[in-house]
Order: sequence, then structure tokens, then C-alpha cells
Amino acid sequence: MASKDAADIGTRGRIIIAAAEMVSEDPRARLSVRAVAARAGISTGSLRYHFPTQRELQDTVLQTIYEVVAPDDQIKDRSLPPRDRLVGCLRNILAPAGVGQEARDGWATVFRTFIAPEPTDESDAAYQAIWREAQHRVEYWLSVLAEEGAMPAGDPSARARFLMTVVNGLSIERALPADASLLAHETATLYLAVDAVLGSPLPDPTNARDDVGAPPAEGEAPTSS
Amino acid sequence: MASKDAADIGTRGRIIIAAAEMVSEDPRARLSVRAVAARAGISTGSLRYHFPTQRELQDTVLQTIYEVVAPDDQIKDRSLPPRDRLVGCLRNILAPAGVGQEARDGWATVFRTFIAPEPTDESDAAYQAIWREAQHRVEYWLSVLAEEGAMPAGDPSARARFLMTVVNGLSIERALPADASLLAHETATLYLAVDAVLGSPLPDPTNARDDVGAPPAEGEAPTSS
DNA sequence: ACCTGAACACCGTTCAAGT
DNA sequence: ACCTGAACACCGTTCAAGT
Repeated sequence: MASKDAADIGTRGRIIIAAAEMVSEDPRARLSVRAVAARAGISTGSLRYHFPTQRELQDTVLQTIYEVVAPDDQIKDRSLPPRDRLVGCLRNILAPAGVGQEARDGWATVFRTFIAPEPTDESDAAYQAIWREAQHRVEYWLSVLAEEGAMPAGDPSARARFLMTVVNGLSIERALPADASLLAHETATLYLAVDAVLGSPLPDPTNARDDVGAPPAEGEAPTSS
Repeated sequence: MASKDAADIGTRGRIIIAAAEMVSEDPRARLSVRAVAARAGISTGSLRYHFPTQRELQDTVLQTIYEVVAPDDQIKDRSLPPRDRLVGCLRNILAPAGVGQEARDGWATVFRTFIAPEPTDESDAAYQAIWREAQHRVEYWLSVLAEEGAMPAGDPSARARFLMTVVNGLSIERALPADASLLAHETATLYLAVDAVLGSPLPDPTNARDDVGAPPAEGEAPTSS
């Protein structure tokens, strides 16, 4: 009894930890049944008992990692308009990308890991597991807003993927040479993307965007030249 | 001589066709060695002879499909709806990015040139010249559509920049490991982005997007599991 | 030069059997 | 309830052998 009070993780927990270690040591790690089971010191059958499917294991591991890195709470805060909450959440997954040198270093890692080397099945699977989890989070945010009636009917997974592409674009643009209006552009672009998904304020002039809460207002448009 | 004039495709061509058929029948198709070989009526060894690696086969097939899909520069072709023309133009600036190894090589150059090294005034200026030109093109397309009255009032340069961010996102995603539904996602995302900018069909159910020319329809969403 | 098909080392999943 | 490990049906790649 004395030995378990602090850390009785159980087999399931030990599996997750083993897999998470493998991912953090090498983001391209394979997470195959036998490799994870060996690392956790159990049998393949036992792993299957706790995770009926390999994908379930991968998703759980990544979800755990994501929860540690960036929390979710903002999406349910009804004191803010849905669009502001969604923009906030998207900013949260954009934030770890950093800016300037940090952004370039981050993409350097992504580049060395997933783009420069000849892609393998392992790296592909690893990247897509990461991507799938991110997509899942965005879809979750959309589902929360949909329950509030803040979103028109339509394919939520296509919308989530659209938003992730926008975030990807903003992220790579942080690493590329930027002009001074980068921040304003990010705000304007995030609101454009979010409004496209929520389908609201643009076409209605009575709800024009210069008297709304936190719109893309400020340094936005020097109006060319 | 008489028997080859019309269609001497060769084994390699037959493999590509077989695989392309499988992809078009089901975008999530597996393209396993044995399945493609069987469909092409050859042996696995022969397939390996023409495509030393399974990935090489997949990239070639996707590239072939892209070449067939990508339309011409048609911003002024009034026989098409504005949104289709704009999507076509955006595809054209996306097309040179290539797919598979070509896309990775392209980003490798961008990376070595603009991201990895300490940025200098020269590299910044060079990048922004390229970027400005692209922005200029997109703004021109928007101005053409605006003259037709196809676009609501609003800041055109913010919209152009938004569209370029989307294209950037799609482009970097071409260099990152992709799943089989990449093409469908690109189409869906481009239409979402374009509709956000043109501000039309989404909120109006009478102009819903299932009876329009080339909408993001087909294999898009298995809606998770 | 092109093609064959067996063989190899993996993979995820299933399942009778143990405790 | 939890765990074991063999077995099954796949996978991509290699390779001696044929033509």
C-alpha cells in the first residue's frame, strides 16, 4: 500500500507514458504495437486490451500531449461572442509557433523532421497522427459553437481543415520575412476565416465591422502604396 | 507499327492508369502493391521495377491527377461563375508548388533562402518583392471581379492577403506528409476561402452550394467514425 | 530491358488460454 | 478483470530466375 499512494498509474497509464516518451524522443516514432508494448514491459495482447485499436492509442497519446501544451477553456466562455472565442483558440495553437527567430527555429525543426529527409511511412504516420489530433480539437471547438447555434449547417470537418490551413499559412508566414503589418494581417485573416466558417457578419451592412467588439480594426489598411 | 499508333501506353502507363482509377473511385484507396499490380494485370515485381518505391508510385499518380485537374488562367471568362474563376486562378499559383518530392524540394529552397539563414536586408527585400508581385496579381483578380459587381465592399488588399495566406497554407501542406484526401481538401478549402471573400453563397440557402458548377462535393467527409 | 513470384521482415488484430 | 503469446492476414521490399 505504501508504495502506490503517489503513483499507481496502472498498465494503461504506463502504456501512455511509454508511448509519449517515444514520441518526445523522436516525433517520427512508429508507435507500433510491439514497440510500445516492449517499452511498457507488457504483451501485445495486454496493450490491445486497453487500446482496442492502434489509432486509439495514438490519438490518446497525442491528446494527452496537447492538453499539457495548450488548454481549451476559452471556447466555452459565453461572455464573449463566438467569433472572438474561436479566434482566441486558433491564436492559442498559433502561439507556440512564436515569432521572429523562434518561428524560424520552429519551422527549422519541422523542416528537418518532415520535409527535408526522404519521407518514410513512419514519419508520415507520425505527422498525420499529430495533424489528426489538431483537427479533432478544432472540430470540437466548432461543435461547441454549433450547439449554441452560432454556426450554419455544413460539413464541420471541412471547416476545421480549412481553419487549420489558414493557421498553417499564418504560421509559415511568421517564419518568412514579414513587413510591419504582420500582426494586423493575422487578426484580419483570422476574423475573415472565422466569419467564413461561422457564416455571419460580412454580408450584412447593419452589422458592419467597425462597431463590433474586437474586429480587425486597428492598423489594418494603409490602403495600398 | 499498326497496333501501337493509338495506345502504346506501356506497363508504366498502365500502372498509373490503374492506380488513378482506384483513387478516383475511392479517394481513400489504399494503393497497395498487390492491389495496384492486380488491377494493372502485372506482378508485384514488375510494379517495383517501374516504381522502386510505393511512395514514388503515389506521388506520380497524384501529380498526374493534378495536371489533369488544374485549369487555365480564366479570370475574365464570364461564362464561368466568379468563384470558379477565382479558384482556378488560385490553383494556378498553387500549381507550380508541385506535389510530393517536387513540393518538398521547393520548400527546401525557400527554407535555405529565407528561413534558415539570419535574415538580411537583401533577402527580406527579395522575398517581399516576390510576395508583393503575387499580392498584386491576386488584387488584380479581385478588381476584375469587383468591376462585375461580384464582390461586396471592403478592403481588397486585406482580402488578397487572406487568400495568399490560404494558398501558403495549402502549399506548405503539400510538402508535409499528406493523406489521400489532399486534393479534395484543397478544393473545399479554396471554395470556402473564395466564398468568404466574395461574400456570397454561404448564408443564403437559395444559392446553396450543391447546385453550382464545381463545388467541394464528393468524397470529402466520412464524418469521422 | 523487362517481368515473374517466392521469400523476408514487418504490421495490426484476434483469440484461446491462463491468473 | 486483466494479461499472455501464438496465429492470421495483411503490408512493402528484395531477389534469384526467367524471357
